[in-house]
Amino acid sequence: MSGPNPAAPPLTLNRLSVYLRCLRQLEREGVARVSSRQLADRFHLSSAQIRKDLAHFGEFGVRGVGYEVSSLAGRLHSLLDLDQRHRLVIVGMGNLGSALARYFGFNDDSFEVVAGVDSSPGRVGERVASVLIEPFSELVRVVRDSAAEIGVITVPAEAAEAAYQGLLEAGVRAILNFAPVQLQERPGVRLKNVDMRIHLEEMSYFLGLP
Amino acid sequence: MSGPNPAAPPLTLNRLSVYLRCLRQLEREGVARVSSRQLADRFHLSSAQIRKDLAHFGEFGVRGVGYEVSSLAGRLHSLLDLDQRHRLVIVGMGNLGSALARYFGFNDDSFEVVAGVDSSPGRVGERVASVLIEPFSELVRVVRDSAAEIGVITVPAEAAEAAYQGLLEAGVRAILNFAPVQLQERPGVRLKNVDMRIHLEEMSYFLGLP
DNA sequence: AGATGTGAATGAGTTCACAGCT
DNA sequence: AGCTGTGAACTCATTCACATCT
Repeated sequence: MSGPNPAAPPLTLNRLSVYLRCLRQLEREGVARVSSRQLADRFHLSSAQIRKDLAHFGEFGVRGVGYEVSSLAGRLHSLLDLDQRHRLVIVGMGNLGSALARYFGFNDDSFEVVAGVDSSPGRVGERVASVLIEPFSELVRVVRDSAAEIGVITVPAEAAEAAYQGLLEAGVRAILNFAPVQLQERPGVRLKNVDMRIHLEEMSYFLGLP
Repeated sequence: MSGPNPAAPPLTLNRLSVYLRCLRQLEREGVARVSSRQLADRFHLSSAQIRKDLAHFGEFGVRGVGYEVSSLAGRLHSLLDLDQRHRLVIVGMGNLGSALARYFGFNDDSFEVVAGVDSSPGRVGERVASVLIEPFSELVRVVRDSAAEIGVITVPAEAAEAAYQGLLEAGVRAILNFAPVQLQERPGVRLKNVDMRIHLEEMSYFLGLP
């Protein structure tokens, strides 16, 4: 009964991505219908949680029957706004930035890396997987010209704050930060941190347990 | 009053890593003492949460005074078992795996990438930032010889399950999975997923909001 | 006075269990 | 019978507010 809603819990949202992927897999296998239980068993999820998560956004299934795979996948796809193509700019085209340029650019029609910027003059002009490297100083112009909405920060820690300010100034609306630095969230700009060292240190902690 | 405890909430644990980094920063700046309030203001954290998080592990500060920066950093360092050096094996030395080999190997004495394996024969024998690439079929031997405790999965989705099984068989105790695949957790083996596409899709959702 | 450490209060997120539909 | 959708119960996490110590 809930209408299409204002803002969903981030964890629910992340699981939606997971469900979508699982459904695509089933689609490839030619499965037409699936129950929350089957989904859960097959992909190590929780059936109650699948239903609750979906309930945030409406009704997608048929009682007594289950979900139609393609149709549910399609609706999750739209829900996540993946019908739109989103453009990314990568700030910092070192190892990680370059790897991501190749990784994101590939085989996906919802996301496209349209540019990379780097502060080291030696790299400017180079292309990484069709992504042209431009000078960091040109960030604002690059974002404007390419209409990029998402910024990716892959610079060393010392340069992260400047990269962040640059992206804010350039007007991107979402930022994925790989630098190990605490950035201050701004209203209207989605900030998400991906911190490899935190993951490693969590594992380290568990390795050190009795 | 709580004794050194059995298992901490993962979210608390991750923030411990953050706190440690912030303290190291203050150390470099020559700051000797800090209060939870000052830490919070400086790094966009919550002072109550800092105190609560630390409370899981004991008492670290002095009432009315605050925390001694180096000493607290040192204790968090040990708590996270970072005094030990942990060895990693990377499964899948493509773009992402190679980038991580360079990224993790650098400037860190708690983590060391000791080997990479790859199934494409063309890459075997190559070195990426001092990491020798060995054949995937040798994974069990490589892990044994290097005494690696942490496995990193950076293969394409189709190969992820095999990489996971290989690492389990080889006996690593923690696994960082970058492949967009739901792996089944096993008791005794810490599994952590890092899924770029999920992050991108979360941003996509927010970009699509009214 | 000033800051920690902590019980109590609140809020978020997950699981349960069942009413209601096919 | 079978499965969704959902209120209620429960668990986990954050925030408040204050007793306690320097």
